[in-house]
Formats: sequence, structure tokens, C-alpha cells
Amino acid sequence: MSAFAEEDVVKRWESEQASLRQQVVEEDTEEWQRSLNFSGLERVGGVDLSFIKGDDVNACAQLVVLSYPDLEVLYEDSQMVTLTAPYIAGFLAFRETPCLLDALQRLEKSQPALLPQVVLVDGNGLFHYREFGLACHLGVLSGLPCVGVAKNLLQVQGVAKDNEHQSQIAALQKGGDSFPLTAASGKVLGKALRSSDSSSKPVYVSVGHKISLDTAVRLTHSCCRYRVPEPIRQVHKHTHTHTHKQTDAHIKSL
DNA sequence: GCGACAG
DNA sequence: ATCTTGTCGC
Repeated sequence: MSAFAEEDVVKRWESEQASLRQQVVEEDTEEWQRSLNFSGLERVGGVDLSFIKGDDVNACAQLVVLSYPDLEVLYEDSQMVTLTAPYIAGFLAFRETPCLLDALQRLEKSQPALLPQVVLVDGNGLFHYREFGLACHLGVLSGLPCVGVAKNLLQVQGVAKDNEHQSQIAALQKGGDSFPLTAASGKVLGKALRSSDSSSKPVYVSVGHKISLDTAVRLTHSCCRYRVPEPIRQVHKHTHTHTHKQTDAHIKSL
């Protein structure tokens, strides 16, 4: 895509983000979210795309639904997809949301009783250049509560990976400890969470839709057996095996 | 010129 | 995202 065409696309995407941003609900809306032990929560979803080395157009879109609190796989769906939108930092959602929505809609149509009550998304929610990352985008378009969980710190709105940040990380003693990610405006956009006792590198949690930040952090921690929360860890596993299965089938057919 | 740039 | 096995350490 030419630089001019990309500039044009970015302008349209920015205004679409600004418009959808208005619809984000940053508070708890569900009964189970108010409960101390999330009683009433039975299904947590995870979504992800995976790619093969030289190919950034064909991907495997995956949705898993885990039981809560046992975190056992109840449902999984894999679908090879062809992506049309390019990856542009800050606009990940335009690339990934359509096929993730498709996966949720397939489930809603075939087994609505298995729809997740909340979805953990690999990426950011409000912790984003324009406070509208992938988790918000998927949340608003699906209507489901969503949480953004990023594995790396996005340096945005004055939040930096500086010495202060490093020392805050060092101060996280045990799983569940966290500190806020505060924008230059003073707004808390997310939290860095030590997700388990055994991992010193935090994950970055932010509100996607229909959940408060504190609930999002508490939920994320309660889904962690290892550093990456189980719904996302499981969905990664499945996407990889399926991508490689498809690759093998493709190679065999040649 | 250099660093940053979710997945 | 993806390229990549074993290895050192708690």
C-alpha cells in the first residue's frame, strides 16, 4: 500500500475509533463482577490470531471458551482466514476484529449456551493511543465484556518504560500485585499486573468493555496458572497446532 | 540519526 | 505475529 493510501486509511480509522470510543462502558455491568469470588461466572473466552512465517495475509483465527473457575476447555473453534487490512500500530483491531467477531457469531448460532461471559483479548483495551484498542473494539462490536491483556508495554500518553517504571516492576512482590499506568492527563489507563508468583515480568491489563479496571485485573489474575492467563495461553496453543496442521495439509497437496 | 511501534 | 533448542537457574 502506498504512503498516500495508508494515510487516507488511517484518517478514516481514526474517526471510526473516535466514534466507537463513545460506546465503551468502563464500569462493571454484570452480577458476577460484583462478587468477591466471581460466583455466577462460568465461562471465560480467549481469542487470538496466529500466522505462518512468510505470510501475513493468511492466518488462523481461534476462539476458546474455558470453564470458570476450573479453566478447562469447553469449546474451541479454528478457522483459516484471509486478512485484508494491514497491521498498523494503533489500528490492530481493524485487522483482527472481523474474524474474531465471526468466531463469536458462529458460536452464538451453534451453541449459544456456551457463549463466554467475558473475553480475554491478546492486546490492549483503553491502554491505547486513543483509548480504543482491540479489546474495546471487539467489546463494543460484540456487546460482550472484554479485557485487554498485553504482554508488552505500549508507550503511550506519557507512559514510558523508564527507570521509574522498572522500579515499580521490581516492587511487585507476588502474584496479584499491580501498579497503575497513568496517562499524562492523570487518567489511569490500565495496570501492570504480576500475574503469578513465578514470573517477574508483568502483563498489562486494561478495560475493554463492560468491566471496571479493578475487576479486570482481579479476573485476569484469577485466570493465571502461569504468566499468560489461561484463556489466552490455551488459544495460543490451539492456533499454533491448527496453523501448522493447515500448513502441512497445504504442503502435502502440492 | 535514534528509539518506538499491541499483534 | 514469525524465525528457534537447549540450557542455566530457582
